[in-house]
Amino acid sequence: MPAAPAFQSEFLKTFAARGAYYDCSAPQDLDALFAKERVTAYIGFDCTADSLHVGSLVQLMTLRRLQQAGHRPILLMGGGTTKAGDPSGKDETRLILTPEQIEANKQNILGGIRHLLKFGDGPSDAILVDNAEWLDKLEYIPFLRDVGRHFSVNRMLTMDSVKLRLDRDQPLSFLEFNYSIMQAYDFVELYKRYGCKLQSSGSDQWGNVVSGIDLGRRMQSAQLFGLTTPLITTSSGAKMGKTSAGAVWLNANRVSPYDYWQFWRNTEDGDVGRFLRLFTELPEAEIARLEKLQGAELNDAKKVLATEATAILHGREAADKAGDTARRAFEEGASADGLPTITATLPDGILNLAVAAGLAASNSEARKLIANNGLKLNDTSVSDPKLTVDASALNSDGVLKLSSGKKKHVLVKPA
RNA sequence: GGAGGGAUGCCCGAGUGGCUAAAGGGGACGGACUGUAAAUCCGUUGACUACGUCUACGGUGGUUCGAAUCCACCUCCCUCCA
Repeated sequence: MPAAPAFQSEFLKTFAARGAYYDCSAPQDLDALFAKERVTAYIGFDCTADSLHVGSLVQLMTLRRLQQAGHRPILLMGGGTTKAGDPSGKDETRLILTPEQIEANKQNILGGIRHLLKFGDGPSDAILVDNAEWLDKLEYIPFLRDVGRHFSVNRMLTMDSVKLRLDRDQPLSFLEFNYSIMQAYDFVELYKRYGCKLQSSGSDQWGNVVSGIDLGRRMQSAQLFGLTTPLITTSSGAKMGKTSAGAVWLNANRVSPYDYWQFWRNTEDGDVGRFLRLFTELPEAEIARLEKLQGAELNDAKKVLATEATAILHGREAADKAGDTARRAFEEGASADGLPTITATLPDGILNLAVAAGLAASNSEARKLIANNGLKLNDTSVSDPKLTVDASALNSDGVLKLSSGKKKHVLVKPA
């Protein structure tokens, strides 16, 4: 990772201090631009799913910080590119989504991040743009003449993304080859429409970003900029944001605020300081204090991280509630309300309940969980898979608690 | 258009007629140790009305007492040549 230059502008100074800086196309010029004017900047997101996940969080935080520094963030949704179907996933041909699905995805994504960014018409309000607006209308020959002529195949062949494939004798479709052209074109289009001069992205998109900058110079004689963030991995090397249940989604209907809080609470020791800088807005002095905590005390720092990160995504109230629920569930062993809750008709077999609660995918899995001594009913291990649970298991609040392992708890309410 | 190669469980990947619900690895889950961490060790990892039954090695048929393994056709993917 290149060392971050000493920036003068508020935004870049913060950006670098928070560990979000990886590389920049023209650091001095961009710094000057930030110091001089309100900058419009964009980051592109795929809209194949109805929610973004934690993997996009560094980018979203970049937009948030831009906004806080008084600049204008653009959230570019790849509605157009999604229609073509991104082939880069290698084997499985991705299903091509209908325009209706894409539209629904966009709205859901937007809803999921409403605490993170303020959208609107104000000078530094975020705007949502869909590249289908222009990509859909492209005509092949005019596009080739106006845009295609600026791309040298010779140079495209040297781009890492392409070169790697060719070196390994892996296939690269023409569509895929064109992806970077479309992405480059997005940048120019956003410059024309919104005066957008900066594209931010993960470091893996560097080639595409540079193509856009190049195209801007050729077509518009404009100086555009690229700013990338590092790829975030956990200190043990895993890609961040994957857990048992799959991706850690940002939308509350996919991953509840409580589970989201838990995700951050379970951060590895070595990542606490780094994540506090990247994913919260606590002052540096506070972070410096927290990351120095040793041993079990570091857990306090993780709780702060969890609450702060959850507050940014779901709001302060939801974050505090999640923290409180966790405290009661883990530290007092209570079946705190606020835990994920299901309703069921009692009496019912323990296997059915475990499956209904999402603690096991099938009866077989539930049996195995019991065989491994991992399923608990009201904090007591269940040993008999044929156990029938009736109303006598309910506690004074009229619920019972089922747990898989030490961390996953679900409340069951009688229907 | 021609010639080859391939498709195995969540993923990678062995397996070329019975010993195969399918080696090994990864991942995941549970247990132990801990601090709701990491590392390590142990166990589990197709389903079900569960010492049994059913379903499974791209699809459909066939050969055989018996097929992931052999044959035919089909689908998809890849490589090379033109």
